[in-house]
Amino acid sequence: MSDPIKRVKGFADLFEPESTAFTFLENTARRVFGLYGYTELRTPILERTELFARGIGDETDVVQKEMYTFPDRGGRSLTMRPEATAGVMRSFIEANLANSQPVSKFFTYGPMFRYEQPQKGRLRQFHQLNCECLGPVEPGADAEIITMLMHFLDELGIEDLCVEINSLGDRNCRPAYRQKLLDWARQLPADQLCPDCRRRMNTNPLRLLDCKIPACQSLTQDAPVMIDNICPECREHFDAVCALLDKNGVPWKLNPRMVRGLDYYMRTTFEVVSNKIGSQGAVTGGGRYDGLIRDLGGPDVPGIGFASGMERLAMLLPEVKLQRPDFYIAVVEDMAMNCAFELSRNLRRAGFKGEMSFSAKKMKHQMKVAARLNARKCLILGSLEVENQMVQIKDMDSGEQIAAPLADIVNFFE
RNA sequence: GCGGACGUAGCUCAGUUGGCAGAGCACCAGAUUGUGGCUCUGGGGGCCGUGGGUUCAAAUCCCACCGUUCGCCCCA
Repeated sequence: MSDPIKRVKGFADLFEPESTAFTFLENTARRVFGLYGYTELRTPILERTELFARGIGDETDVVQKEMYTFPDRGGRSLTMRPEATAGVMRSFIEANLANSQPVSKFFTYGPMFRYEQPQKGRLRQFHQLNCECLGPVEPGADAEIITMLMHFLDELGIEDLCVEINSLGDRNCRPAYRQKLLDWARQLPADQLCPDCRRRMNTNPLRLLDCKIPACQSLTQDAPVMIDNICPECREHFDAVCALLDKNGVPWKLNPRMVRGLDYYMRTTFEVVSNKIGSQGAVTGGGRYDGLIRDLGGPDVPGIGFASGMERLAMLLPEVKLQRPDFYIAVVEDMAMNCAFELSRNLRRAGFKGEMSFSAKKMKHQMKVAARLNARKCLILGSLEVENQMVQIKDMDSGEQIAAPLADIVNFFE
């Protein structure tokens, strides 16, 4: 006997009830997003590596350290998608959709891959629900997509979630702010900052703002924030988004220290956070990415979108109740087998869910099976029943038992 | 990539100063040939994560690796 093969680290097998939870998430998403005009787009898992390097940003951790990248047999460098947006943009550009319709709204769902250390709410193969709204530059698009996201989370029955929003400015005002923050940070006592923050000064100064270490937080308490330094155009856009959210009854919170890890975000950014699932609390992240399509070689079309982590949503879902079987057919004598097959077929054709015994077993055994399956009713079939063309129906909850004619058994089910 | 915790039966876990590998649940069989989900009795099941070291003797102590898990970083 050879050793059994084990699954790859960070890749999960999903059994019930978790698989049902995922199906529920997917179906709810398709339905709710459909109400807002989103259509489903399925893009490939493999893309050319170049797409992500250009789309997500060469210097980001995702691209630098976390991608599953390998050469195919023709020598091309391919990458298993670490996120969905870049692939959707590539697809949008390739199909020339900007020429035929002013607005494109896409919903995608599927596995993503990042080479990270697995932990709670984080796998190497994980799943995201994505929405992308391409075309509109108006704040109404921002407000609509956030409203839709909250509608979706509402229908899932998840409570105690909060949308945090911020504006990251645009290509005009962000570089100036970045420099302003850097100048401000240079006067801090460097030895009191954590090593990560000292490193961030060089790599990504904006990240100074969302360090979780209390000492750093108090040091940077009075740091200038983007939202106070955005240009008038960005300010107007942001204020309009906030006003529309209020009008739509979406509760939101300004988080001036929220930063995004992917380079393409600008202006409106948002996150949905839960404090119930440990450190990986961000359930959804999104924002506007007006320059992205052009950067990828397409037309200059603005866009906004978000990604929701299925594994994290699944952890917050109210307990999934699996559908209970309606019946279990307990065969207690061999000669009743044919009858049992016919009976199960008729019940299933009538829409009832259940199972049957594939061989005759003792009553004691059959009752244990019926109890384990949690079947509503146990149908007992033996020689007596076959002779009389009857079946005993035992209600497993009340213990009551009645005899019913085999011919119209369906009428005894509700 | 970095840090902590944990790896013993299908599952949940005991296992004392190093001394015969254990319990509960689950499964199978019998008591009990069609009124049974209870009870009782019996049974199958283990490279004690892997490899090395210490020892008369290692599930137990030491080292390394692998895996799981919770954090950091980063992200959904």
